[in-house]
Amino acid sequence: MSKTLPFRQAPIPLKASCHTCSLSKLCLPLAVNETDLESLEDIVQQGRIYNRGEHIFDQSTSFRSCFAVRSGAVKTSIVSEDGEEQITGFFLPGELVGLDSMSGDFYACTAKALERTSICEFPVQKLEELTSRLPDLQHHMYQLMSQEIQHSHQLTMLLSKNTAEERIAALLLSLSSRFQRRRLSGIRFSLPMARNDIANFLGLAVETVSRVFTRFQNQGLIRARGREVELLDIPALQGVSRELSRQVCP
Amino acid sequence: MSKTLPFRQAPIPLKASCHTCSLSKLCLPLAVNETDLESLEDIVQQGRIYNRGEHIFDQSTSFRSCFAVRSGAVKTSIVSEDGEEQITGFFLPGELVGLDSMSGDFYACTAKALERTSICEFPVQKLEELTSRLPDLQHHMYQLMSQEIQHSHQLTMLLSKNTAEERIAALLLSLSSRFQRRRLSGIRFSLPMARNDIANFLGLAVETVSRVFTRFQNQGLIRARGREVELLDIPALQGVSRELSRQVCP
DNA sequence: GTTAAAATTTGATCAGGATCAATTTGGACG
DNA sequence: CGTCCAAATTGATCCTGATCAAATTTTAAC
Repeated sequence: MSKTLPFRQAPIPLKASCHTCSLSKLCLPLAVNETDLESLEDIVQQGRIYNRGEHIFDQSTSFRSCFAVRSGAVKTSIVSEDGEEQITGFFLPGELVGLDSMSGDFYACTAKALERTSICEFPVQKLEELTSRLPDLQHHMYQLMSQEIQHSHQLTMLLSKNTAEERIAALLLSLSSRFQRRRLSGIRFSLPMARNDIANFLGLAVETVSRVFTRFQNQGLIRARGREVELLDIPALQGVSRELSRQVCP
Repeated sequence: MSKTLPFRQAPIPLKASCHTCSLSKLCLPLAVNETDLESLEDIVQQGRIYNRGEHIFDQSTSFRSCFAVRSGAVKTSIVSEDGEEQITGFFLPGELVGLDSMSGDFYACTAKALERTSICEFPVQKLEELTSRLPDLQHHMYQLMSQEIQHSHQLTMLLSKNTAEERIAALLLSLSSRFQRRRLSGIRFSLPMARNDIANFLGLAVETVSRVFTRFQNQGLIRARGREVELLDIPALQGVSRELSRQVCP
């Protein structure tokens, strides 16, 4: 495949360095002090790089680990008996994927890279041992899972009570604030997902998403060209979304 | 208030007895062995009885405990900025309320008794200390929270992809199997919640719920009189709901 | 660069369920 | 037992967003 490389690619380093990771204030390390960070590093494995569209795991993969996004973006989805897919979340760097799978022997969802993505792997067995030893880390895990429940409930309300415009405004604002927390622009950014994914996640048809985007554009709320988006009038968008003080997904 | 009682009501016993509780195979005790059960009993408090409509906590209550339903039923709901309510779950005996609140200083939702209900209280601080000591209990907590995330995702899919009939069939089947697991009839039972609650939970109008109930009745799928329901043709209901191998809420 | 396939946009029509309105039923309580 | 209020049902109409269809743009592959 790679004719230019005379040797096999170097084996992936087993140990990731949370110390030097710029996400340590967002990711799991935020819950452990300097001395315990090494214990966490001992169990983390630097995962490989996934290209756009590659599966990280699916519902037939036996559950072994949770994954932190290091760079890129991930979507998770579940599939119903009749084959319909429902996207359950979009995950940005520093966010933990797989918390919904900590019961049962297989992953409860499918995780797919939305763009070129690198991840860190936390084997749950070791993670559970570690959280037993480190109460702060255990507490943080409870918090993370609790937040994921909350966000899912927010999404439920969004789907249950809000119009197409409100849903899309809420998603744009959620992405905006999450990018901002990562020291990226919350005004101008590149959507990690396709229109189709947005539609699926928000319980809409693609056509509706497309129409709302153009409507927002005509109203001067956003400027969108493909996946590139610029939020021109955030207060107005907040007015449209009416609620969702917290974000709509992790 | 209670003129007939010569003395104040006896103080509520601080310690609940999981040993003698018929729900111990459903509730938290299922995760601990005989010897550790006492540690769990040490932290559990027998809560008081709530009448229909009484609040157990709301979003302005500072978070202190999770609650297990002992008898009766509980609904949880969140309220958006503009005052709209969204019911996020119905909880039956043996189920744990408050897992969504384990981050932040206040409860993330409001919990209200749907009928005369008794509960057991687990102060989270003590619970976290205990789960640190008992890996099996910690593991079980992760499982419970993970399941709650899964169920919420299932609900998301239901709201996003399914018709009114499918949603209602799914809810009836979920209740049925949950009653059955509690050794109650899964065929004939009393709905703990009003039509309004069903509508709110499933993202429908009350009128729609009512119409679907009568339609199901005319098709011979169910017999319903007020809150009393009899499932006459479960396979047909499963056909209607098409999916939801797992239940739609805890 | 050229071509094929996928994603996005735009238009026209249709339907499921919301909304508005009016009864009817049922339950709590004096 | 009758009264009153909330819950549930039923009917008629309307609207948001789905669906079907087609054009256009973007992306990927060669």
